[in-house]
Amino acid sequence: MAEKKDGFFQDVWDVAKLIPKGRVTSYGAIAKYLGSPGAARMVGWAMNASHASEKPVPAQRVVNRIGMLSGKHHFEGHNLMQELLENEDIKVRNNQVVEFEKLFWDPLIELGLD
DNA sequence: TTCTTGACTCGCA
DNA sequence: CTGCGAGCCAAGA
Repeated sequence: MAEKKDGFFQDVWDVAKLIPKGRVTSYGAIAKYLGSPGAARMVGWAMNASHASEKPVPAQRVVNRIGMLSGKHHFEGHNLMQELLENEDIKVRNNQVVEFEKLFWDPLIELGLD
């Protein structure tokens, strides 16, 4: 799965789309799942290119390792990302996901051990 | 083909 | 504990 080979981006998008509603994950987790734990930045880069994906990518569910909305500034509005998360019952406080550890969705576990 | 960039992460001062 | 620097991989020019 997620072995499109068409590009690292496609894999990232595919994983991002698998993130359940009301859950969040980190760039590093996705990168690691793809086999490149050091490509966390690449994941963010993929999110930037997520608009190229045919299907909508829940980039708002992807945050940094501490659950902070590091990429909120890249959304249409400077506050859109937070609104999208709150729309999924995800509490956001100070640009940071509340109870991030509890809402954390690790593809390595959720998908890897599936 | 080489250099630059980037929504990250870890380590050290 | 906070702040700064280097490392990391992949894609675009």
